[in-house]
Amino acid sequence: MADTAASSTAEAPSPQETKKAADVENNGPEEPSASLISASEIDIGSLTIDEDKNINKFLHEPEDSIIEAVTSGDTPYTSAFTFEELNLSPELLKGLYVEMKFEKPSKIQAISLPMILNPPYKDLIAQAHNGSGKTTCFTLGMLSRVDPKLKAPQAFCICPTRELAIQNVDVLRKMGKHTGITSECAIRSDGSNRNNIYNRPPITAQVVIGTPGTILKWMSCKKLSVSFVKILVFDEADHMLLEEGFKDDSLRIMKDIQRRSSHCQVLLFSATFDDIVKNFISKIVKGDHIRLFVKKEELSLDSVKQYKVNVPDELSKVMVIKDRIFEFGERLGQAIIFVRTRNSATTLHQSLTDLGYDCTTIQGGLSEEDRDKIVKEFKDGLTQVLISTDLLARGFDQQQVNLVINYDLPVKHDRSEPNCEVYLHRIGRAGRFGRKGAVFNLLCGDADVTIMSKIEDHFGMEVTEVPNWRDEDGFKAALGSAGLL
DNA sequence: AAAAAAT
Repeated sequence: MADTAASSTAEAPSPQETKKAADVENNGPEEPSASLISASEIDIGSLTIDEDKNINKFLHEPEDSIIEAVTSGDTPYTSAFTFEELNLSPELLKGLYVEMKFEKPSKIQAISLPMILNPPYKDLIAQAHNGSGKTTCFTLGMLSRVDPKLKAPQAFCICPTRELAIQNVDVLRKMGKHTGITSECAIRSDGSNRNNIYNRPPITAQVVIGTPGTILKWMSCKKLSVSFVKILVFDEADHMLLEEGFKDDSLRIMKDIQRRSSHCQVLLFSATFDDIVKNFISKIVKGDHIRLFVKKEELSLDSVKQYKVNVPDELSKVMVIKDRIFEFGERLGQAIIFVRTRNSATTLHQSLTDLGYDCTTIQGGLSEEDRDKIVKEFKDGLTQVLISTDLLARGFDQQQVNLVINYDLPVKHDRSEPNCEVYLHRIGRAGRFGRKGAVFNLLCGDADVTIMSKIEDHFGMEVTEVPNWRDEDGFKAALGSAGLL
């Protein structure tokens, strides 16, 4: 199957246009604007997959799409059914067709690209399913809005991890191969003198993609100009704007750009925006903007089968992974096993290695060099099983991954509540672009059972239970039903 | 009894 991002399905309901009055409050004395905010909130719940036929139709049947037009304020936009309709440069179209091997815009692309690429360049908050092509949306946005003649940073993309920044730079360079647009990855360097920002000339790359700390550092030492920035992207925006440690940096970058550069378009992309973030974001993005949201009940991917299995202890977790899931693994592609802590990653790695099972591990405690190497080996297909903390929970795109194992369930800090957003991001590592996949949740104890059921409630779905962890047939049935046997 | 970025 070609790596095709295509358009939408027929049975889905039309996106509803709802115009909302300002739900943004005046931010205080220093922000006297209070101008009426007009924001269109567009429900793209129709992005859901056709349940009866159980196939991801919108990837293959672009001509059936019923999304025709959505409007924001007084500006009408028409969805794009082909990339040609978007007035992209021939060089960029060549990148899409030849380098990326795309054929048609996916649903989120069809809806959002006309809004991103055309005046008046409104700010956009866009939610879409995992693996549905959000990266292409903002990458095209950055590439097509950059003035090739101006050798200065004009587009920023802020990402939560160095891995995601590297991945996004790779996509941008591939997609923009024929455009001549230059890019720079702003992530913590290896510490060598040559790469030290103080020893480098000012950045002239037209697109800068990186992590917030490094971008801020480059800005504060005056090596990274924001004067010409006209498009600012936050990948995994809910995370970047809510998490302590990210939030302040993200807002500082945004404010600095808005102070020095006029009319900077802000794009916020993620598969998850909980209500807290939604409310917070409307205070950040002021003025006329567009919001595209998906109902949480429709977010989980039907192409990825989810399972849960009760196990008595840690040893049985390892045995389930090795003797039940991997044992029948001829059709398995690559697998990611998520753990809660760095320490858990290390011990699980030890267990699997002791049992003679090859795997690699990535977590934030490793050196930059090791992290880059582990990810490269996995992306090159040299390793099959990767143990990871939530470092890789978001955005990591490796199409050969069709198995995700939650060795530890994703929980919030106090561990009594599930982290539903992280759950959704984790399972989204399997089933990229509508591919098949399986997720196994290993539940150990009553607390895990409770957390699992809260996750099921949150997304309004039921996760199939594998009745007995010792029973091989249960796992064979599960893997078979997920298409991995 | 946390992961992430970076100082």
